[in-house]
Amino acid sequence: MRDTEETPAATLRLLHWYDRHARVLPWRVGPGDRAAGVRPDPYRVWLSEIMLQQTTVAAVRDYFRRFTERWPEVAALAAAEDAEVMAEWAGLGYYARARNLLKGARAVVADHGGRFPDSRDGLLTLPGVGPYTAAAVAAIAFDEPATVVDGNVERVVARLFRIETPLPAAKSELTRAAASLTPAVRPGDHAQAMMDLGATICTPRNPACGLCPLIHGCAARAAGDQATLPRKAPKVAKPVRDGVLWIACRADGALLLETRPDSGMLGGMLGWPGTDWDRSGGPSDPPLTALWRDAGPELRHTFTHFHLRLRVLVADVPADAVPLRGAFVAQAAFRPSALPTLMRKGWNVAAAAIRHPNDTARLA
DNA sequence: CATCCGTGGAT
DNA sequence: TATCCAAGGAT
Repeated sequence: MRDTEETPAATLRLLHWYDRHARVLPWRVGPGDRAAGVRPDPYRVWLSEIMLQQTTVAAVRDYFRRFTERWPEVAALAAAEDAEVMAEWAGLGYYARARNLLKGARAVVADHGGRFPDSRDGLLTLPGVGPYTAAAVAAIAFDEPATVVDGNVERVVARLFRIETPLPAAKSELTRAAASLTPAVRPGDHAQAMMDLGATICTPRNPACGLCPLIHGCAARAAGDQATLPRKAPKVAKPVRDGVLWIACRADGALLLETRPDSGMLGGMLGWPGTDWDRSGGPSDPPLTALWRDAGPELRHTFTHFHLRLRVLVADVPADAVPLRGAFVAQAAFRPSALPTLMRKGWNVAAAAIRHPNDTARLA
């Protein structure tokens, strides 16, 4: 291990900076409390790390609060209904995370006696936990000197060591560079300090080098090309795909919804029946025979790897309508907040176009 | 190693 | 408006 090695001076400077400038975050035990012996709750660390995968702190805050209020410990989450967890995750994106979150919670209860594995290798066995998350939880919750490499750390070390290899090929090189900075002391604070530095000082554009505790050892800063690092492989253009969404409103106000299959886009989420999006609207049929009409302008939504243009069709159907797909959900039980953002957009377009029972009563 | 998988804010 | 980007993982 590194016990007998000296902690690099730069690492000490970074920890000192963290002691003064650590962000205050709902899932974090700050450096002051940590020094006083307060231990982070592994469940909260794990939950926050899953939520933070490819997701901004600002977007995560409210979700983390709602999840921990509703499911304060891993056993409670493990016992939750799948649909409830997916509904609570709706809008946060990357829904495989939510499916794996539940699997992970249940694995902790079923296979680990309700306690999280306390090592990087043990954590890696949990679904949804990869190299980053395993190292982060091991370091932050269990003080294991694991090297944590996320997008922030990649940027920081690419600049410190002026590594010009483009990502993702540079990944292993960046990991080795980050490992050379990982101390035996305060590994959790060090990991969070690296990420805070990347998030607040060593930012992708216009890094605030004048405020950086590591400026003296920064090779890119010395060369003046810090803003161009890390280099990245060129991105592929997003194709445009088309599709149709069918939103049926029954005479009693019930709405036709379906739970999407676990695989594919928005997997496991509630949504309106629709066509596939891989062709030009697809040849598939509507979920029931009705007089379908355009609800409004074409919906536009951009996913990670394609742009989507969706026609939203609506129909008012009789009380005895029998759908070919999906199931009617009573008006009182329908919560738009349980839908992923795309489906919520579809509802916003449709709501203005369907005839509500109240309107019917008023017209009668 | 490449591809798939969301979303919203910043620029 | 278009592009980039954020505490990545699974396949």
